[in-house]
Amino acid sequence: MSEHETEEPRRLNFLEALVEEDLASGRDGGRVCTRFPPEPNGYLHIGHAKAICINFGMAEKYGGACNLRFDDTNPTKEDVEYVDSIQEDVRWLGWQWDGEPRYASDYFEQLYAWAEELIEKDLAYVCDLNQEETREHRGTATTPGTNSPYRDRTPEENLALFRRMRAGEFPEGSCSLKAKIDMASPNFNMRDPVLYRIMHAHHHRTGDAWCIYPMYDFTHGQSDAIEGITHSLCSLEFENHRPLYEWFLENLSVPSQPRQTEFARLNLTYTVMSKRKLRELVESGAVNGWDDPRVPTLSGMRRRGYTPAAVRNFIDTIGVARFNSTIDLVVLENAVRDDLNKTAARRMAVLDPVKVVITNYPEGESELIEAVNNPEDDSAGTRQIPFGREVWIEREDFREEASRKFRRLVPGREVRLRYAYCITCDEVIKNADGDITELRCTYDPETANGQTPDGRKVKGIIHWAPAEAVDLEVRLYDNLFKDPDPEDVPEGVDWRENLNPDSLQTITAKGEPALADAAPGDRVQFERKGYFCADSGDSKPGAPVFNRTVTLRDTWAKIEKRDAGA
RNA sequence: UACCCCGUGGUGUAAUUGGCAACACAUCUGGUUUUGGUCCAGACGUUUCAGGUUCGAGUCCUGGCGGGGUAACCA
Repeated sequence: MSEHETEEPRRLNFLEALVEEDLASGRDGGRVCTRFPPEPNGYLHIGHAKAICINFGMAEKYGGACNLRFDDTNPTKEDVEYVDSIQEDVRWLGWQWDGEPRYASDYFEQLYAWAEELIEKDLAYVCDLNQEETREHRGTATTPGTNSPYRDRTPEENLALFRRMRAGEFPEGSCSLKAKIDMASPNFNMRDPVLYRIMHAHHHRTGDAWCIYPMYDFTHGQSDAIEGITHSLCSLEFENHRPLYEWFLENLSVPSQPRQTEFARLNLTYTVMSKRKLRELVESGAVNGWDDPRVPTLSGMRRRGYTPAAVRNFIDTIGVARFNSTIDLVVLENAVRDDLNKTAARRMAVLDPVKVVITNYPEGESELIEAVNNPEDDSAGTRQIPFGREVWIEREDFREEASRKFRRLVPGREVRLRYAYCITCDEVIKNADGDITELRCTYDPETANGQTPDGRKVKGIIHWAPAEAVDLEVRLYDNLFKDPDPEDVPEGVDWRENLNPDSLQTITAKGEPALADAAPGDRVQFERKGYFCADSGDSKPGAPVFNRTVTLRDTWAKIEKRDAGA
């Protein structure tokens, strides 16, 4: 459209640069294949969204494929509930994995064969040390480990033992299969890591077929190799595992040579991201389930009203590097505001209503006011709102006394009711407790439709709801934690003490009649208040329930706060 | 403490083979506006430190300082 269409292509992040180098050198025959490998032991959160967008995005950008692979090697922690929710979340974000979902458990037979291959090469042995003894033999940061007394068993002996492990002849913990690498290595991962452990546990996919299960390290790289993954992108904490990842690829007859590259995971202020901590919040009842709109799970964010586009744009703007950083939550909020500003229909709702009686408006009469549905989108059209002698306005939009800066309703001053008339407050009615129960105002009939025939400027504009308003249950969400870094607590203090007691406030609001018919999942902007989403679980046409996704940017609140501080 | 990784404005991400440090968000100031929203314009400010190589260092080398990761039969 514009003449400066020659927009500079976005600079490459270090992963894109790496892939382009590989493409240029013909490393994988010009092929790019990535994977997203979640363990099905919990719900996906916004941190996973980063990994998802990086892996799927890289495949999309370079004409490759991205697999969805469940890393299901620990049957005691995993469940189909999670494999279902993970697929739903990935699809919700708008990504499509290549073919069917894969499972590491599909490769158990091959992995087992590779374990025997290692034994035959005298690179693995069955060790009878128990867990505690194994830890003791591993040594410490400053002292090398000591060899297991079982390290020199012959390949024949090991093979027989390993087959008996598989056959279920041994109890859990009695022995394990270990790689024979180097107990003196400065990298703990290379000090004879455990490859297989005995678990007499039922697996959600393989049932009771196995009683030995491979460890992550023995599974991940080989699974990548089986699937022809070219770029195995994972988070920074696997950096020290890379030498082991490569050791298996070198010593086993694998079909391809994937390469692992690490990037920094996402941290956000005012929230926690670890699965363990999220689980604690859910199980302790601090929040109402994995899809509570206050937790950063994708299902929670979806319920809160976040859009896939907002999440993807967010991930796009934060970039990716190898530096551990923390993104300010407002960046996420801006991303959803930016998307919803363009797409959400405007409606009027009064969250904390106070009655206004327009004394010079003819009793018993009413009219219809036309309102724009979305000033950012002409095609959204207009709607009609009833207007009469009584309306609701926001309690905070009235003050008995206020400075000039307060551009709202004050006795003797004039404001415009959005899309309707200008009113002037004449009288304040209070109850015995001194609470304001009613404001008596007069309107200027000449000020319909934004007009002021005498040309006077009325700067204040406030939203309102008609007497025919419907009651809306509205859930006002705030940050889950009071502190930007909730996990940073002094010794002995529980991080949950940082929980914000006011993270959820439920109120009844007055909304324009059209809001009664909201369908679950509908997103709207309540003018001047924020973006809201009809709750996907509890909202019903006729009995709407709205979750606040995010407030609008509030410049006035900022001014007041600053002036109060000064 | 041992090993590995990382240090660029308030925050996050860029900077071709070494060549005038850029973009976004935040903040501040103005403008537009029937949302104190949106949008537009401007301002603000930076290479962790000390040496070295070089005509020239954010980039290369050495050392210090600071931050993170790892020490599960979890992933």
